[in-house]
Amino acid sequence: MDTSPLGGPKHADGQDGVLAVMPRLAQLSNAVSRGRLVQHAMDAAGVTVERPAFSVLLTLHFAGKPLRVKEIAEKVQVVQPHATRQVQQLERRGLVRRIGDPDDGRVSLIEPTDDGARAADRYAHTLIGWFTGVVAHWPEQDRDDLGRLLTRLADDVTAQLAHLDDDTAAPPAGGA
Amino acid sequence: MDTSPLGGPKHADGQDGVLAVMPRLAQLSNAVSRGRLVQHAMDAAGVTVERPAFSVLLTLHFAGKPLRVKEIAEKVQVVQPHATRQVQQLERRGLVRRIGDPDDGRVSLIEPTDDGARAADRYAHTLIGWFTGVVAHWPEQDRDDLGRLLTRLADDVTAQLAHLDDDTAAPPAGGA
DNA sequence: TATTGTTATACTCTATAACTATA
DNA sequence: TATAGTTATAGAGTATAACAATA
Repeated sequence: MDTSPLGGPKHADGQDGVLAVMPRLAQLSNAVSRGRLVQHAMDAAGVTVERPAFSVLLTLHFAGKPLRVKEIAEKVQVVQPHATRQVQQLERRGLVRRIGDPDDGRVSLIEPTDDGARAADRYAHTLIGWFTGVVAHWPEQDRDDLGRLLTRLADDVTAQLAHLDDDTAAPPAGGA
Repeated sequence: MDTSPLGGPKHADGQDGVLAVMPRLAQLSNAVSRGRLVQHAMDAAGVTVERPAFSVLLTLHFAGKPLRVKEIAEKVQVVQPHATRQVQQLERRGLVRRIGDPDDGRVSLIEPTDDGARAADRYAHTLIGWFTGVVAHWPEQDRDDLGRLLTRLADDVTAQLAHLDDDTAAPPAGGA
């Protein structure tokens, strides 16, 4: 099954390894972010908030400490007003609570309530179980390799993306 | 840099390999699909259509043959009316053209124009160059492994996602 | 004056429903 | 009656701009 724009018969010369990665990434990206899996896990978590709001809840839960609105926005890669809205939604559902920062009256620190933490755990558990099942029949070596390589790729991509903002998008060394 | 909801200090027991993959996937997913990289590549392509429209153009270009609207919708994983709109947009810009199917008067086959094909090539070239640069300093073995494992992961995930619709979301064998 | 957060607003992306034309 | 495609409409998701409060 090839749903990707770059997986077809035509391809650039001598870069097939790279070429093979991109369409898969796009495919995975679509499937995971817009797909039914997330919805399924949210159903399992048993809460009815919008997907972005749940993403904020997860971020807060796994951050392990209260975060300001600005930090949340950065972590989930959205703009501040958007983070505000999601936090408000979670607050209304009783999934997060605000605690003022004694040192700075402007900031409000957000942390999950017990209910929120439990919901986040249920969600994570569902997702982990699902992915575990998907790669269950893989050789252990492959699973380890994938984790290692994907982690490195994500880090390198993230680092390079930051440069995209600086210079007007010069590709990294070795680029076309 | 850890922007993911699942990469924090808390984690499930005994499944760290899987656990490590998911947040990276989410991070990559965000960065690639909503990020500046795609915009950058589109700028390089020199056309001004919406991102989803360009995705359709790429699909058509790398399909290597004319596609019906329905096929396009399936490939880019959207609903048919949405595909219609994107095709219309591309048509207006002269990037794709319609050719009727002589065997069936209902279908209209879509294919890129020369302009469209060139734009798609420029886009792909930019993206390939960028990714090539990102992994340029990797050992060749790692690059090959990543391509292989990511491909398999995408296939397995896609296959399992199909099952999510069938049974009411039972996790695959080995799941939690 | 700079920073944190909020409100108000608009734009992008995608889906559902209703319709037309051909098979 | 079923299928390919379109039009019209509605809804999620996200961003920009203007504002309030604190530093």
